[in-house]
Amino acid sequence: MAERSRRERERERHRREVLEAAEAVFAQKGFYRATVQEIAERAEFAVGTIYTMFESKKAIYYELVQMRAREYTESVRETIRQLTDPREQIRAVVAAKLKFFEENQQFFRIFTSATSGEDREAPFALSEEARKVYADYMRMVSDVFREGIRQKVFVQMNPLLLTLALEGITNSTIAHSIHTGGEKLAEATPERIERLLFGGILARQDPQS
Amino acid sequence: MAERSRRERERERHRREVLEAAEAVFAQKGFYRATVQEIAERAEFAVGTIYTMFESKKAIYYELVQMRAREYTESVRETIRQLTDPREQIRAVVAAKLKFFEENQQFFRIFTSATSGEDREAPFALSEEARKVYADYMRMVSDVFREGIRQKVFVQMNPLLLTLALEGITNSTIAHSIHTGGEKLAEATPERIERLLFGGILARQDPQS
DNA sequence: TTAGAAATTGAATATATATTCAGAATACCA
DNA sequence: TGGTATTCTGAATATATATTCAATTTCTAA
Repeated sequence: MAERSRRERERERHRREVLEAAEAVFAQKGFYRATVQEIAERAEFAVGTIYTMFESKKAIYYELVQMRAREYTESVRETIRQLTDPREQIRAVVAAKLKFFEENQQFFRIFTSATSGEDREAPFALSEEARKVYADYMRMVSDVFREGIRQKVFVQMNPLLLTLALEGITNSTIAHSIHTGGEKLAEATPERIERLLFGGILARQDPQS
Repeated sequence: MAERSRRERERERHRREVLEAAEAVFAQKGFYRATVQEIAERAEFAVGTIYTMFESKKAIYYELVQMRAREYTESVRETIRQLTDPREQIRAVVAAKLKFFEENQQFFRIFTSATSGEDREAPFALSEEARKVYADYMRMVSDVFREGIRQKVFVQMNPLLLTLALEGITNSTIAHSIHTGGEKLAEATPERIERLLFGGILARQDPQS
């Protein structure tokens, strides 16, 4: 009985090790150029062993995306839950997002190709499950905007569009940071993004005629 | 002589036909799931013929990306050149971008996976040439921001970050529009994006205490 | 200590598809 | 019209890699 459980724990641990190896390989090469061989080597298992843990290469990819998407969504949900002011909630979401992807740079690459537009990179469509998690996330953030609009804190505009703007700004910033050698994102950047997002790019009308 | 030229024109036309077929297939399936077979069928040539026009599948992809990237960059360059006020230039760039990608939705999908972050989807790196074109484009837009900042029209902030914000907002908006069945992007959207980008998401401080 | 169960292995298999190339079709010119 | 150059063709080849599975190793419990 205790035995049963130890084996199971081992098995779980091994699966997680494979998923982490896979994350590194997928992030670096994308789904198609990544080989099961390489994932196996990185996880220090033989190819055959991988196939006793996962149905297929696709299954690994799916499970990985789903796992991280869930972690991310949960972290944002928690962030929102702890605050009530919409403005502060958005602030916190930006910070949480930067933090999460700073800690999960590899996943960011997978994340963007998996969510941006459609999913040509993915084997075919994302799993229904992952799709739901993502939709959930978008709805969550949109709801904050909706409430903020109701309170007249945010501009009167389709909350989805505001969410898209938020996503767009943060994504391009994260991408750039990672691209140019991952700077300290979580530090100065949240303020800059907030400044832009909240105030826009126009200079305050002090100096202009 | 005139003969030589006719053959050459034919050849050019055929190449373009193949590139267009390839664009559709790559956009739909991404580089790896696209097959040369399918591109050939779509262009109404035999596989072998494709290989008399292009070195390889990769070469087709590269040439395609390069061609469109150049078109796009040129259209933006022209847009900027025709105006002098930075604020109007940015406005026009947004409009031009939306218009271009509304007319080239297929390419948008290729474009984002080719530029976002790195290029895991692409065979390996984008061609040096395409990379240059893209860097050029970013510099062009950054320069507008720089000038606007100098004129105190835009907020004092790293022009590159402003460009990233612009790119982020427009990309996520375009992606969403395409995703949800390509609405009339070029119409109402530029104004909304400008409103957001220029003014930010905070409501003007009229009603709030 | 050992029989059996479970986990691991990696060489062999299956499959998919990029690329080649010998020959067929076509265009051109004398 | 016939001969040559050019273009086109698609079956055959080459290659890469996902997946399988018989054999081996490791673990467990009596």
